[in-house]
Amino acid sequence: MNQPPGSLPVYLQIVELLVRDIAANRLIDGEKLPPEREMAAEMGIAVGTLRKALAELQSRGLLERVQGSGNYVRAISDPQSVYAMFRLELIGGGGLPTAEVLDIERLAKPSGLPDFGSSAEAHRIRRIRRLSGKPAALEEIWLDGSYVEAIDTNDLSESLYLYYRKRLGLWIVRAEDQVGLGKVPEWAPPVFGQPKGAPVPLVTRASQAQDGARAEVSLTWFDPEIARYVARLR
Amino acid sequence: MNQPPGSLPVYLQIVELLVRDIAANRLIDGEKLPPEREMAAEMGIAVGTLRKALAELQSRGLLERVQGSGNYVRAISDPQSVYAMFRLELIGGGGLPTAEVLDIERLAKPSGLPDFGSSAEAHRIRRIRRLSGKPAALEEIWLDGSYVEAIDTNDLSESLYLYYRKRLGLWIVRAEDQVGLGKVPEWAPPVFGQPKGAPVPLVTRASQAQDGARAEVSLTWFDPEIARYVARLR
DNA sequence: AGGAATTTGTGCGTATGTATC
DNA sequence: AGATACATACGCACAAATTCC
Repeated sequence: MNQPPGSLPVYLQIVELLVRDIAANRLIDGEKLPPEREMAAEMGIAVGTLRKALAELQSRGLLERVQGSGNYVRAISDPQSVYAMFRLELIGGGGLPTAEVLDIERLAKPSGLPDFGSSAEAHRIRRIRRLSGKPAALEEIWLDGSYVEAIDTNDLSESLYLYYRKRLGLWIVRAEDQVGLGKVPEWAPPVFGQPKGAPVPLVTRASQAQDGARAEVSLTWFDPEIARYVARLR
Repeated sequence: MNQPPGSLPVYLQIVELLVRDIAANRLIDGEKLPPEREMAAEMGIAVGTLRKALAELQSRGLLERVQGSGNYVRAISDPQSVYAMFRLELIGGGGLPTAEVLDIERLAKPSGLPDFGSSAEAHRIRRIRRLSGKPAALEEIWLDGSYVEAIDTNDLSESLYLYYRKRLGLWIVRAEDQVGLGKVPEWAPPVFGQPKGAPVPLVTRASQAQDGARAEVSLTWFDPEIARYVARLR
């Protein structure tokens, strides 16, 4: 199975294939997959390639692999659980999450957010988060304006919290999460997999700094398909 | 490099080797590793084996791998950040975390914990959490006694929250975390890498169920070395 | 109880693709 | 454009865990 240049690697194609099968309930929870060699032969690919795909699924929590026994689907079929159990950071389960800053603006605090900080203004940081290159969530972080006058995009290249600590002397010791449903925001870039206005899981977080002040508030909209993978961890 | 039976797989040995080098600052942040073929030849192993080790380091956030360029160390050298930035769930970044139940007992609620639930008793679940087989954290979860009379160890084999949802009709929609320092508990099994009484990062979490009630309180003690790897995520 | 068959895990070597320098 | 370096893919051999008879 050779591929035209520019297309997805074979092992990722297999991942997508199986993910769709699981999402569509063609592969149900607990189901045992055929032996790897058999599957590979059927798909016309090498065992090693299939194994790489299966390893990826395992890291997403969709599959349990037992030496000497087999590969078993582990997915929560009840879609309700998606909204109940996932947590923001658990998204790390699918690989190292990356954060790409879309834009930063200093604005008057909008109404509707929980109270935070002492300033009337705040920095709005919009980021797109990816898992293995695939857009997984959109983030809007509101950092109180009293900590710094302006934020440059380059400052955040590494890690937001690293920037907080190193540049602002600020770190988060407490956080409160609220899980719910939200609508895909207007400003969502076209890469995000959901149409604008569609309902998706939303986490609202109020973060408290080491001095006791509420320093920031963040909103995170998840691609529901991603949120599902995340759901079964823990 | 063949190995005596019972020893760690070669690729994990390499992981441990490099992790120690990074932790000890023999490999510093930003440093570029030699080419893979060269490293593999020097170590007397196959390139594929080395690559598996490097991929593991990448998934832990310790390494950045750039096609066509090289492998670069990415580690936070400042140990302070350990206590400032890690979060419980981020531990998922190093692979699928596993949870092994040590024991479960129904006890009178101890003082000193946040108020939760309606019963005077609670189930105390003690777990050890591992990353890639290595003990990473100890957990003590106190689930209010009103939800169920008794909990069997086998019930929790899969996932604690799966048990909550499937058996108890209970799920967590909100959680409040408190980050601080704690002492390694007396009951820590010998596998936990810190001497008893030593100060380690501690997360205290109060979890709120879908009906608004505080259903459980949990304490998590982290191996500080693990917490360090976790720190740079996000 | 025990051994054979099955199935996944590890490790090696090689060829080719693709991004970077 | 060429050289370098990582990414993908293939196939094979053996180890280790599980399952089955």
